[in-house]
Amino acid sequence: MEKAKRTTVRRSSALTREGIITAAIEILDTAGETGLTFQSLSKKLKTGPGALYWHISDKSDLLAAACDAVIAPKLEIQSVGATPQKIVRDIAGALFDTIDRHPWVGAALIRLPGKMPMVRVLECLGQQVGALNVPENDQWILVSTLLMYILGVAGQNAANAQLAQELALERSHFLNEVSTAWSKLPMTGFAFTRSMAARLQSHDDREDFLSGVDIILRGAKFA
Amino acid sequence: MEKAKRTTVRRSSALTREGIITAAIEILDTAGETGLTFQSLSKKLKTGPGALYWHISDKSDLLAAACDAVIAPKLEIQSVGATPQKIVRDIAGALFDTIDRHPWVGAALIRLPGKMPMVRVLECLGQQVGALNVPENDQWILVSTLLMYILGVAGQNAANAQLAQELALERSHFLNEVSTAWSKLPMTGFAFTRSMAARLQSHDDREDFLSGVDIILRGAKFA
DNA sequence: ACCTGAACACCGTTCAAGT
DNA sequence: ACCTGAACACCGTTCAAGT
Repeated sequence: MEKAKRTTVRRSSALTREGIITAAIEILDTAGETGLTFQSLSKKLKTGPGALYWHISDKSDLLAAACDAVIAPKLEIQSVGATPQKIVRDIAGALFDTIDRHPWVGAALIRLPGKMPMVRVLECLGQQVGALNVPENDQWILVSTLLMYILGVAGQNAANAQLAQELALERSHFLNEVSTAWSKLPMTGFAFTRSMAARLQSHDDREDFLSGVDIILRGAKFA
Repeated sequence: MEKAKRTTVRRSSALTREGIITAAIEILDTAGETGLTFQSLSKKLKTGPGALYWHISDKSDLLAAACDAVIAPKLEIQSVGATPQKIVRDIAGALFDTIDRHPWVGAALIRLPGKMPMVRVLECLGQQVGALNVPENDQWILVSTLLMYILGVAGQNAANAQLAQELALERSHFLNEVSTAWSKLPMTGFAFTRSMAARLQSHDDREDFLSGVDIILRGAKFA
């Protein structure tokens, strides 16, 4: 934040780690996870695949760095003066929005347990839960419950986007497909899922997600 | 359950979908997700890779079928007479145990939104929540919150197993690595994560998971 | 109808060779 | 120190050819 970046002066001959990651993010956003290959990335950067390995160690490293670069800035926005509950809700909302815009972030986040992008989320949630009236012994449980819930939604979002792309469908059309598939389930044994088929089409993803956050916050033991 | 299977009479010449799935599960359990390839699978079944495509449509289909075959029986156990809360807890516990034993199930479950293995879990949870005193409008939220939480834990479990295997480490040793990495984080900005490093080693995965389920159940609005 | 296995397109990664 | 790009091992999937 305090470092002045002179992005305009980037020489075309310099292949930097940062430039590679930026290019990777652009590919991921436009072509999805399957679109990012060392071939496509090196082509975009007008170099050979081997050159990339001088700056990044492998594809997992690349994904982690790309994921972190997208997520980190979104977690910095601190709404001062609000209740911790409200801030947690805002953090979750910000995460939902970025994962909604960059579905691959959800998949990357899940596959990197304990690594930087996830630690950042953990820390962000933890600081707010610390300000909550929760006994210290229960803080870990509450934070990890929130984290696992967020990761679950993130993973689903990524999987939905992935499948929708494979079928060359809009995301909403894909959900319609799921909904009609559910309504064709046998009556016996799938009563609940059938009854939820309609709701699947009309619901608001973001609102439902935040309602889940509210449930978890409400269920925490307060001192 | 009521169908008598004569598994012993299986002729060696018959290549059945069921047999393929059984073999795939064996490979997944012993060699992990990366160990299952059409090469390894066809070799185990003493046939060519192309033969498999007569019975399954692609790898995603194979994973879905394997996942469903492992999960479905575990969800049938109904503890009658218990409170819905207790039953939900038991379902979650059963899921945790199978995902713990077969980490690849977690990854498969996440990648198949709206498909059979996941629908089965959804239905199982939904039926119990229906017996709870929750307003009908809130049932979907509660069930999907539970589901997303479970999927998040499942995904983490799969990712942990995957990374541990890549590093040729025991799962507990892998968690130790994460713990020490956390304790080496800079003081400023990572106070919470650092303070949780120690807890990561001593905690009980299963117990923490069920505590999360309790939080969610407690936070649901009861009529 | 079902199986065989070579062949195809594509992937992540390596490495000798250049500058 | 950093880049090039051919080569390697491996993957999912296809398909002409067999039975």
